Amino acid sequence: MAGATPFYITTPIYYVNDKPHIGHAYTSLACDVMARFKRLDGYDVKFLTGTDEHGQKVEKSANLKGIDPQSFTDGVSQNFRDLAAFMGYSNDDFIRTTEERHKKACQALWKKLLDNGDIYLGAYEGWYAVRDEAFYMEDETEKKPDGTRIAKASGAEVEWVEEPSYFFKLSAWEDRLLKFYDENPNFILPKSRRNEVISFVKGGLQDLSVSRTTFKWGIPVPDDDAHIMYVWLDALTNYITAVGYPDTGNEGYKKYWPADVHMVGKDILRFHAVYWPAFLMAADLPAPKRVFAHGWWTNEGQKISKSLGNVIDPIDLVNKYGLDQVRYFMLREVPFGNDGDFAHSAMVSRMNGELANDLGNLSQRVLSMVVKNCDAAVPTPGEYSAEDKVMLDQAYDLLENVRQSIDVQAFNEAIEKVWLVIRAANGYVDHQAPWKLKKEDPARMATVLYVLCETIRNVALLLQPLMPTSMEKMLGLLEIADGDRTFASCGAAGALKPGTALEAPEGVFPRFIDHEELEKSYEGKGYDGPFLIKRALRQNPKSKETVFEIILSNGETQELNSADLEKAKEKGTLTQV
RNA sequence: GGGGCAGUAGCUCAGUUGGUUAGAGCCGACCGCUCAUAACGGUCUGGUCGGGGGUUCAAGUCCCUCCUGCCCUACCA
Repeated sequence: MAGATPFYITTPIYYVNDKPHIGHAYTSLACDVMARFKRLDGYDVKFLTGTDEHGQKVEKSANLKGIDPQSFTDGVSQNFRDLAAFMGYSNDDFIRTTEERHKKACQALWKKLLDNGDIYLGAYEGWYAVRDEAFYMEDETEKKPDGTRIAKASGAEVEWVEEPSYFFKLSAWEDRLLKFYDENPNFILPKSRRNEVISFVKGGLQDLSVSRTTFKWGIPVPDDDAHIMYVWLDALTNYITAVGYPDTGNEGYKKYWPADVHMVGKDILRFHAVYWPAFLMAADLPAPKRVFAHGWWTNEGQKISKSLGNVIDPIDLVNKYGLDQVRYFMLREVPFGNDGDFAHSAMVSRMNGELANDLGNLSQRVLSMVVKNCDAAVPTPGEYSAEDKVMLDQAYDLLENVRQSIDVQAFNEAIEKVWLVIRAANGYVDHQAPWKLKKEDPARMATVLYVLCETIRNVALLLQPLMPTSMEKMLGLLEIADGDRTFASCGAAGALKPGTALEAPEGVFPRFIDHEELEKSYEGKGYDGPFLIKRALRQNPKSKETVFEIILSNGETQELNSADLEKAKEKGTLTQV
């Protein structure tokens, strides 16, 4: 891919002391969709994710388990690799802060900062609560009558401690940071987050403690073994480690740095939008082009927390609803950047209403007609009518429209644009009524079905980044060759070849039926009958009537809808099996 | 305390630099269609654009004020 524009996107490195949850899955998903989109759009993409494996908590967890920290992190880091594979993420690299390449990069960066006079040795002092393992600001503590001092938040006793520590001269970077934000208005997105950061920086910056002597599990400070690097200088550096720093002359670095997007949760925005560009500028390195801070999920309207026990495991979600369905939902439901709510009803409504009914059924109805009425091959179009052109233009304009949204991480907007075309296509089918044209004007029918196939092709191409598995299937139904699935094939350039043989279509997006819930609702009514409800087959979305598959006492299976089931019950003709 | 964001139909949200009858999706009601995954299309119901005041020929869209909710206000990943 010589000459392709590079595109470098990163997730934060995830702290291994946590179990992977929906937040991790969400950040990485957004990156994955961007990465896949850019690849299909002809970019030379590097998509990086990884794990943050140093720190006191990790050291302690390892001690508790009676194993060395390295073995411990080897194990827990794997959880994050497994999640990435499970979710279908297409990361090109997976970095671990315990790798040798990272140690080299951090120490090189440290030396550079030291040489440039931005790191100095001082003392880290403050009110430390042993119980909380945390430092508190003066105003976060209060003096009790007996003379002891406690932390207001936890009530834990604090003591004044001083330990030698290296500091980064963050205070010296205030003006240069503000100038940087001013000159790069899209460096921090969304806009409201940018405002927060700017107001934070304007409020004045203190120097940052960047080393510790109280524990060992970290990268040693060069020429001072008593210290290890602390948190952010270690963690953030991963983004340049992965492109080969400190060898700034190597291919990877030259090509990919500065990164195009650092995707982060809103909780760690400041570190990425303030500390990180300051570190880089201090080391004479260019700052990344964008930091995007996304929001958090709630669970059925409730804040997610370990203590509430309502943590969402992405693996459970995927097992319940399907991978592409979950990927779709997370980026469709919420304007990216806002907080969102994960509700079962919303999930089902999206996957049934939009995936099964709008898109899945569109491809199913169109391809069925093609296979049945066009000799099982892509039909040959005739002259296009005005309506045909309108439909086709919408499909062909999609790439440019979607691209604009994706470039600013407006995923839900991009999806909405695709769905506009899908809805238009369903309307077009009804207006053109190819099932009538079959008898009246078969040539016209062929044209209409061709236009529809083209529309589906373009929609499916553009949805590949979001739902790779399903769209692979859909493009397969159209017999699109692997080499014709990039965005270079969008529009007329990759138009379907009439005569291409097609197989009978299979459903791409099944409807979600909550079997357990439905069956329970009947059991709950105390229903007795000479049959067992084997399973709920489907539900009529209009009448809310459910059709069950039942097993009669003679072993026969039958379908019975809920209205008849109620009648049978009223008649009292049914007895317990 | 300081700062930011938001408050638009039952629900979730769009609404460019102020300009004609405020939009979409979902939900609900009705009609149509029968190719399709009991799917699709169309019509309709539904809004004092948080309250009040102001600027203007004209404000959801600018100013002031009040109310409500969320977020930021440094070393935790």
